[in-house]
Amino acid sequence: MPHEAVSFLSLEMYKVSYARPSSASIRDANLYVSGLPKTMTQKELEQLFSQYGRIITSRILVDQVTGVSRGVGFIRFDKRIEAEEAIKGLNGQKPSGATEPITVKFANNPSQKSSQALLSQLYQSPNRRYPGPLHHQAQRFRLDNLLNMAYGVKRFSPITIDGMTSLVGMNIPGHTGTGWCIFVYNLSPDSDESVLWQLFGPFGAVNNVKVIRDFNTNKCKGFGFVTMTNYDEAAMAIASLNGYRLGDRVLQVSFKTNKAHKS
DNA sequence: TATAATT
Repeated sequence: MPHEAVSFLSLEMYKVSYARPSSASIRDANLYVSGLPKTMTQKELEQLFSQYGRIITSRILVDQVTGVSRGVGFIRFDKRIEAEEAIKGLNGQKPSGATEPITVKFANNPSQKSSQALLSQLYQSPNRRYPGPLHHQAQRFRLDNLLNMAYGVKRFSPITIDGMTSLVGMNIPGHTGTGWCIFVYNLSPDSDESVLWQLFGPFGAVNNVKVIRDFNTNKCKGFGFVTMTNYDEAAMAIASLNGYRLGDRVLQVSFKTNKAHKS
């Protein structure tokens, strides 16, 4: 082999493998898994599912800022039948050591993502911060005490929260890896992300908003989530927007909890 | 449709 060819090959690294044969037996063998413990690693996820067949790929979705697991992942099996067996065996089951059951279902095809969903992501880029009505110290103090009583939450400084990864998995209502998660109930079926940005933006730094939709109809299920960076601003938004009348609906706004239809 | 999440 000429020297030039050897040099060329040594500079490039390729992964070469045979394409998997396309057939019905491996079609739709991809699973979506939610409710995973935040501490579960990709390796542990594979160990859990490997008893049902040969895993082709796996993934755990993580928060882009903190790297903390979002409790959601994917498992692609070699064969459709393996995926079916994994659903039978693991859906609704608690992995050893877990406190909550996991959900295992066939994954949606990414290509069928709606144009509406794609458009809504355009709203997620600005991290605009409006000067909220949070400058009066006495007002802040009273509000914090009110919320401490209501939710049993001590007021943590953002520095403490962000600096302690050991807090991952602790049950602080509304607190997530990147901020304070707020549950918004009674949105109309045609709500989209922009309404949440408009409602919460004036109270401070909004990291993220999400309207939860039915996959088939693409209509809002009546609720959504807003993540805000700062506790004070989240608390003020909740105090102001809970009971707020939006059109002919009265919103219910609170820190996100784990339990279903509490309050 | 009362606490998600779709690489």
